[in-house]
Amino acid sequence: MEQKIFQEFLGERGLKLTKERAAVLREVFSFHGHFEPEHLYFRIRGSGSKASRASVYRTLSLLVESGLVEKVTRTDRGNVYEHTYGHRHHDHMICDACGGIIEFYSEKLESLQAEICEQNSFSGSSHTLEIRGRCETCQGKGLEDR
Amino acid sequence: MEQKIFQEFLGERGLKLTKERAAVLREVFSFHGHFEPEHLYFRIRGSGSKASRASVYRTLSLLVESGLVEKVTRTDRGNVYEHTYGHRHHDHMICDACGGIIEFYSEKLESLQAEICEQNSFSGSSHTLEIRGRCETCQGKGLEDR
DNA sequence: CATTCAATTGAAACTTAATCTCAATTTCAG
DNA sequence: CTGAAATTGAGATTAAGTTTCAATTGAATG
Repeated sequence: MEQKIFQEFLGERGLKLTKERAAVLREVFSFHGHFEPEHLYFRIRGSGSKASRASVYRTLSLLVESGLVEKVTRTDRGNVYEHTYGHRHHDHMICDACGGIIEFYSEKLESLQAEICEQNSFSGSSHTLEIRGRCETCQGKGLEDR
Repeated sequence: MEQKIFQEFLGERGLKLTKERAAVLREVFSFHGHFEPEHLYFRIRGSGSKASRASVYRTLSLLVESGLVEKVTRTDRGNVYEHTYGHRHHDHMICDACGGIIEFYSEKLESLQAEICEQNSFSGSSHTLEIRGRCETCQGKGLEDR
């Protein structure tokens, strides 16, 4: 299904669904969760398929443009992505101690975005709310920030 | 005033308020708005003071730790900061067309953060809400995303 | 004032993610 | 098939940010 969508997206731009792009797409959708480009690159190598680092990055950009994948956040070490097709929009809480990412969804937040945009004559298309702090297991342990 | 706070912060750690650190501090608080480290570095050079790139980055980290400065967002080209002392917390809307940043504050959002954290047993210390879209002047102009 | 020693600095080397280059290869419409 | 256009990968490049380390500074002490 996601392949069909991606193929259509590529078609509209006169681009082709090559082996490499298909490999990246397959790998991205082979699991649920967050990933970094480098991590993805190694997963692909380890899965029999092949695609250079350059192709991984290039395809990732296309996937984001197509709406199948989203950039979750930027860390000091690079970007974190997740596939969004088939998943409802959600936001994230990030633990400063262990780096863990917790997903949450809030209907109130969605309507609040609309309200805030209206007040500022802004035409909002998306938002990212990132809450930082300590997750349940890291609380009260005196751990350093990462 | 901010110098006093910074000095106290440094004192607690056995660090000194050197010429270079003072220059960075002064420059950061000499204007209101967002800035990038590189930009700050050149402002300092142009203002008679001096501080190496390394010192600028090092001091910026200290300022963030002291709470006087906050990292606003990460762009593809680096981090964006702003001084927060004397300013109430706020969030940002970023125009995809012109890159402009609009600040806003929402009481509802603040209480919503508390509510969401509670629901997830997360101990939240801060949040960043970034709304992306088109600002008033860029709407309906068919401009490309940056 | 001299001494001392940890803190600090700056220039340059380094790191790392990400992008770009370009010759070689693949794809596909005709 | 054939040729134009798209694509690829290896490696070079870029740029933000960090680290290294020898030289300098400066506060405290004798």
